[in-house]
Amino acid sequence: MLTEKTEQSGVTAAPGTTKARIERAALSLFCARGVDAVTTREIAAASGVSEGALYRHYPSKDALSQAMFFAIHKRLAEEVEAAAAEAAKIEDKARAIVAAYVRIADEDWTLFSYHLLTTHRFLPYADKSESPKSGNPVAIVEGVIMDAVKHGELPQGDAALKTAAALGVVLQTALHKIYGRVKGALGAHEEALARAVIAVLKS
Amino acid sequence: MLTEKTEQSGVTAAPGTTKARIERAALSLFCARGVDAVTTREIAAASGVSEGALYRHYPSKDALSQAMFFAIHKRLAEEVEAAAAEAAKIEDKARAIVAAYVRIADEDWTLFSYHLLTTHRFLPYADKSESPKSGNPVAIVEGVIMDAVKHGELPQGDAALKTAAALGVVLQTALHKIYGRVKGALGAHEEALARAVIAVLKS
DNA sequence: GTGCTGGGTGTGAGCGTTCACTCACGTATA
DNA sequence: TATACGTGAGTGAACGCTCACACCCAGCAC
Repeated sequence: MLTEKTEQSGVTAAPGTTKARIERAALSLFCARGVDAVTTREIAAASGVSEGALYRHYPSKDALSQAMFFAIHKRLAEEVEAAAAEAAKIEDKARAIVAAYVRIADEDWTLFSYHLLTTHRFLPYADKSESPKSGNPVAIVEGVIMDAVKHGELPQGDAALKTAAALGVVLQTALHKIYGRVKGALGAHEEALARAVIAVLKS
Repeated sequence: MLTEKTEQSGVTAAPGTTKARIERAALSLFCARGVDAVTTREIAAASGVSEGALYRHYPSKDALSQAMFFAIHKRLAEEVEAAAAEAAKIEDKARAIVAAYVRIADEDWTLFSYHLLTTHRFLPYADKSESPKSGNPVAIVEGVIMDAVKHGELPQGDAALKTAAALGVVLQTALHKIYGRVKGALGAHEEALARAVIAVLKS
């Protein structure tokens, strides 16, 4: 709750612009009721603009929903990659990656929730245009874990499984925050999450 | 892949009935493209019946999607509760609960995927009709963990957090199986999942 | 047996509504 | 004057759902 996004700060657009207000309104509605259930009329009304204005900035509702998803998807990938690069030992990499996730989530919780809740909708569209690894936070995490296993830092075992389990610790906690089961900012639990992730990796 | 559900076995209905075929067809389509994106015409076509027949068995598309969600939701709650009851120590409870999840998932993977992918859509409808704990697998797991913390079997710490992290290990792995990142039946990873869950709980 | 009845089940053209999207038009800034 | 931005009534298409009709078959009287 420390750094809450105002209604003006955009996802793709500069803060204060009409495009930013459209993105913010769409984001909230998409999170609350799902992309398909939200109408363009509602987005327009919630943005305080007309429906036509919406189509000045995005060619379609689908393009709007996709652009916002891949904005955070790409951001996550970049920050996870940077976090992994800034540490040497796997424990420190894990801590840095958890810190990156938590920071991005708390910085723009609605956008992060949107990513979490719609991943299965947009992932099929992802690897078509880009190389399978770059731009995908999961693939980057998996690469880090594979390396650590290869170098004997982590016990042998299916890296894909370790990746899923480690990410699950953080992402399910975020989900439970959406459901109201976990309270407060994710950042308040960063230390516990990091310890849990490391425990999973070493198990 | 051992015990794959045939197209005839129902979710709510007896195998081989029209209702069961409708449910199976709807389930596959809902998983593949999302509830809202699937039309009643498509469900009817995929079931091999007319659209009208669909409304002989369910009053609405929404009722169909809800009934199937709560069928597995209730089943998960019951089996998790039973699993927790059959063991004394928290490690054994954890193993039994993981085993229950894995078994239910592999028994009807499409239905389990559906539950996983649509939880955030239907959960708001859940606690209105029932008591908040019974019938909710997450609440039951949280109860088990709270007890274990209280009795000194697990280190002190936020039980809600431990619950999310432990469930995340299993559920994110299931998600990654949907994404094609984890291969084979969940059962093949049961031992690794159980160890990871226990490691998280003790962290 | 035959004939009648009634409930359960399946059909598909059709209904009213709502949706994503368009476009002719206004306005502001350079 | 030209370009960008904003407007909102309007459009065709597609949606969830209905309904008049047909069929099947068990139960029962004769």
